[in-house]
Amino acid sequence: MNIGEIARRAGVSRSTVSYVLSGKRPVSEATRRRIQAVIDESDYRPNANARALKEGRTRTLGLVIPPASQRLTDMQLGFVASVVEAAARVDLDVLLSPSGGDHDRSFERIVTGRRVDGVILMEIRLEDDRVTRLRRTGLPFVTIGRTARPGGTSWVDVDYAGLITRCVHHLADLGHRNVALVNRSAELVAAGYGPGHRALAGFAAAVRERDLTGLDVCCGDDAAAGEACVEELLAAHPAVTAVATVNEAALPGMRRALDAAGLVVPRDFSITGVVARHWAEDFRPPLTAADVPMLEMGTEAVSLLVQSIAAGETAARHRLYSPPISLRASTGPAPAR
Amino acid sequence: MNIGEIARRAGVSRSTVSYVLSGKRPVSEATRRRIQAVIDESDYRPNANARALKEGRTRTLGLVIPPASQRLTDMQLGFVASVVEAAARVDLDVLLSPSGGDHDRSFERIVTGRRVDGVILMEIRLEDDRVTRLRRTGLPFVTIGRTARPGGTSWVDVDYAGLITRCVHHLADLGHRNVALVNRSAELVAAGYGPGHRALAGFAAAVRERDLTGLDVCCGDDAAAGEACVEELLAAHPAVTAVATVNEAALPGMRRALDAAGLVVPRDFSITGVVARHWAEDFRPPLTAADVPMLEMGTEAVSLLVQSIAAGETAARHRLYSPPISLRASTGPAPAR
DNA sequence: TTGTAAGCGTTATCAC
DNA sequence: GTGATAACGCTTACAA
Repeated sequence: MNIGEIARRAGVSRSTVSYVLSGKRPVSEATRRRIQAVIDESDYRPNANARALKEGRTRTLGLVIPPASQRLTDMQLGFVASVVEAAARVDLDVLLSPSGGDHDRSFERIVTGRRVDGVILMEIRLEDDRVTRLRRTGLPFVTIGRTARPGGTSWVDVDYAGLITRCVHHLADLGHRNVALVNRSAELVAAGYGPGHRALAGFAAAVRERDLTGLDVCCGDDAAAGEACVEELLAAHPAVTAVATVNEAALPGMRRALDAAGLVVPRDFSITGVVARHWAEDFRPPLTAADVPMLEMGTEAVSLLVQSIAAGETAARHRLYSPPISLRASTGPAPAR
Repeated sequence: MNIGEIARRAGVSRSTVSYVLSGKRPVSEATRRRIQAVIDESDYRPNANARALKEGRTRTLGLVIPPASQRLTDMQLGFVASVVEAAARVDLDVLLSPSGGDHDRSFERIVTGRRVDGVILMEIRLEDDRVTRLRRTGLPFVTIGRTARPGGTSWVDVDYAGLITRCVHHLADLGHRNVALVNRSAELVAAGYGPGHRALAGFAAAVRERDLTGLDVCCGDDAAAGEACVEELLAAHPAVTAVATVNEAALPGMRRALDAAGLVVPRDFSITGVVARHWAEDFRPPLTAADVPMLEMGTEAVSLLVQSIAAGETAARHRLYSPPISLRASTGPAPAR
């Protein structure tokens, strides 16, 4: 079923059918209705590819996600879901590309094959091949996260450095003198993953400022790693009385290690950090933490991208989220040890 | 940059360029190299839409996911990830459509707009508009989950009924006489969601067969709901000594409610069910459960779809997964109460 | 071994 | 108010 067939059945030309579909020029009520009837009964819908070819735009967004082999974190998933939802609201489809590096065939297809009008990139590294690549092609894109020098690009990000700094200050205010940062995985940090580095920077700054003893450890993105990590931490550094973390997936394991050590939160040990809200709320006791607003961020990313596509290379815009730290019940005065 | 431009720069015709790209007819080594050089230096890649238009296929799969507004469960996410990954391995892109009903614009675009060569559907209901719709259009599709009468369609599914039956038998063998089923949310079940109904059927069958007292409750897909659900269960039916569940997201909450009631697992209370492996392993104590093989299922779904696209409407194939119940540590002899 | 040209299903420019 | 017709960028008979 194509537009020509509709035209034939309605006894008009193809252009007329096209115009009733787009409304881009007036069509007499009589023929309009006749054509519409034929369209309805044959539930015809224009071929999206032909339209894309002619119009030069695909009404599709590309979303580059980390290779699925490494299980996505809840936060990543939250971004994916909110991007897809926001795109659907403005009638845009989303093409997924699971690609780590720049050489990925999937990434290539999407970017240079002109399958999309713009791209949203996740899991940005401080130095990121994909953004340099995208910059060269001129394809509009926005990143969730940002590179070391994001000038000239559109992005949304969480202010991990500032947030972790505030977490540490909060702990210091409560009298903690020995604090630790539970970061993301060592590989991620080694690869120059932005949040990992910025969290570390924020942590170091606050520790220095408040003259604390600070320790930072990397930790895999899962419960088992969190458990091992806190076990070791407790064994090797018994003076530590509080941790700040950016690793939500490790939280259940951290909890278990604390239990096993007979430590009760927050009486004996405080925990805080920056994680997705439901992780904070599901923690026992509920976690004092900055809640990453994934939904808003995904929505905003789509909005920035749409603007950027429409405007064609105008001023890059960005938005740094610094959500308040919700005081819940996982932090308390430092124990007298 | 298009194929004509490449041809011009290399001093050949467009068809020759096309043929070095596709390899569908021999090209002399000399011109082949010359053309390839031009292609490389201008990093040209054919316009995917033009190609799709001409070839009549898009090399793209559609994946219909539940509307993202309701947070996806880990299991759903696991399917998405494995489908995307499996598709990427065979150079297929994945277009996401967050649609619940049949009327969704996004669903319409993808299905009737011929944006994809085939569709994978998730969250299948016993009576599902989308599959009847898809059946009519003739677009190849496979479902993850199955309708009440799935004959003639391709699908992969988990044998919830059989698995829950086996869970209950296991509990009965341990001496439990009062058991409960913690199902998915009431809305889902009311909407005719397959796994909910089949789990219930399997539960009822086993309870009857073993002459137990069985109770089934619906429970929202999150920790808070799980907590509330088990609290009520314990209060209203103190005789219950074991539950089987298909609601992994509720697990952490169920755990908390048990803790709060001072019940230790498995001494005082047994839990089993069918969930994704990492949920089972992260449970304390590790959950005796059938592990849903999401990765294999997603991969298999893609494979079935690819076959179905290639074969054009041949025999529908399907695969019902019935993974073994991994004996871990959450079930034990019924307590003498 | 290579080139010419038709056509995939649209949209949009020009005529009438 | 409506109809031819030329693109959009590609693939693939058919010719040479």
